[in-house]
Amino acid sequence: MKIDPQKPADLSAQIAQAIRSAIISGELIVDERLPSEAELSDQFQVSRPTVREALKRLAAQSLIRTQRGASGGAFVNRISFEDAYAQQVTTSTLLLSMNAVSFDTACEARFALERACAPLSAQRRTADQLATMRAEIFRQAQPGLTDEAFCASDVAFHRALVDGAGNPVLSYQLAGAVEAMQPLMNMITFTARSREEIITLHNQIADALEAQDADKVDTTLVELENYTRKLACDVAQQRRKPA
Amino acid sequence: MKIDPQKPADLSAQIAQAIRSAIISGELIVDERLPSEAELSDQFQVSRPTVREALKRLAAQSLIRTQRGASGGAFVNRISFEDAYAQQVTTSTLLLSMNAVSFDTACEARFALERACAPLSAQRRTADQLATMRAEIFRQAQPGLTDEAFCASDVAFHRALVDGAGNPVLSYQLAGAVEAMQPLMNMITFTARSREEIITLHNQIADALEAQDADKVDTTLVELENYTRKLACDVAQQRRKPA
DNA sequence: AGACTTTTAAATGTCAGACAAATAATTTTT
DNA sequence: AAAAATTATTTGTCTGACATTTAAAAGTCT
Repeated sequence: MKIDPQKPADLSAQIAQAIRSAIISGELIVDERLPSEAELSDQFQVSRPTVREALKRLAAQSLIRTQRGASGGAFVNRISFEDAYAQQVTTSTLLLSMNAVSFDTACEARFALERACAPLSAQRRTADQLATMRAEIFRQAQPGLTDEAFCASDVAFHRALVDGAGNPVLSYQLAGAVEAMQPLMNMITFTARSREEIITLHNQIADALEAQDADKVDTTLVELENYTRKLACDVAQQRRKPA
Repeated sequence: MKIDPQKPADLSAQIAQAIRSAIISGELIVDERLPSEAELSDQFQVSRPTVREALKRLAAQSLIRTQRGASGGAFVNRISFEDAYAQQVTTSTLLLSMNAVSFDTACEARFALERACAPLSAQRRTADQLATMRAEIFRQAQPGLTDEAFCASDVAFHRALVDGAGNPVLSYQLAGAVEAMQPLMNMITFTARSREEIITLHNQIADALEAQDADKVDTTLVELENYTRKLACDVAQQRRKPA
């Protein structure tokens, strides 16, 4: 983590990459303090604003945090599951919205991932997680709920399902994927009839999880996936033929 | 996307958040040009270095790209799967290494995700993807291969499996998870015997995919997961008892 | 001596103004 | 009309300064 040939790209990007590599390689460890901005600018032979731009890049990735005052500075940050989760949601959401990913593709991915943790969840779900799911189902049955609120509750329900696996790595990966799909889901208008159908399936999933019946959870998730895709398909057809 | 109360946090962070929100909400669309740094500093009533720090934060997340010269500026970037993938690998790798995630937890997550796309892969894998898998298996059988190279080939093999599902969203999510585990996998020392065993399982997976036998792929992946965990367990025990 | 207050120093946050370099559009020249 | 030179715009970088925050050091009082 030293050199900067002034050949191609921005200096701040190069410096950020050098420090990033040092963190990833373990050369810099968690909570270690980086040299001060003045020292870094001296070390890299650039001005302080350039160093600062590099540090801001790293801060945007949650790789460092900064503290003002005496004995302040930039410290290597321990990335938390929350940090990672938030970044994943932002990235995934934009990825889906900017790349014309079809509803079917996203939906397939989402349910495939969810089914991946269903067996673990059936085995390990806690009473607390079951209660969360029941509560969300209850909320979904409330009349007068907006489509957005219904979708948000849907996400919370599936989030609880995923957390039931008791594997933080899975939770981080899957919850991000599920949440990133919400904008696409929000495009569906849920009739009273379709809400009823979804709630029925949600209840079946909760029941199966309570009974620790992994196979039943899986088949119901497949049913839910098919139904969700059918709903989206109907919406798309109605948009094409608004007669 | 306008206001900045000078109350709590860094101005550059606030400005970055304001622009980020505008992008996520669709207020700013792909390839749209942001105002120049001078205009932004005027608009937000801050200095140009502060604006620049905000823009570098966004650039670090691949939300914008910049171009110098007349008619240059900052443009809303279309996040590519490659960008998102790279970011996910960085984040996930650090998340695992910094949070004392156990090998078992990471391994369980990895294989759960991989099994999620196995049925799709069995159905849709192309001849090209099968060829990639066979080539990696061949490479893994070479004598004199370092443990690191063996692991890298293992990642490539599983990457091909995941790509076989033909779902870019799944590929992006899963390949990142698999690759993030590589540093943990690298801690295992593979004996000639264990390599042989893994290669046998890889061959069985490739055969099953070729035969489009989803069940067989699944059971073999379970076997591979159990074997991998056993290897890691042995390594851990040997470390404890170096007698 | 011990607890409280004040001062100091170090560090990040912000600003202002300047110049360099790249690049597209415009103007001039051939 | 084509090529070359000029110009204007914009990002990249530098210098130097001041503001703000914060922990530690110094000082003061009981």
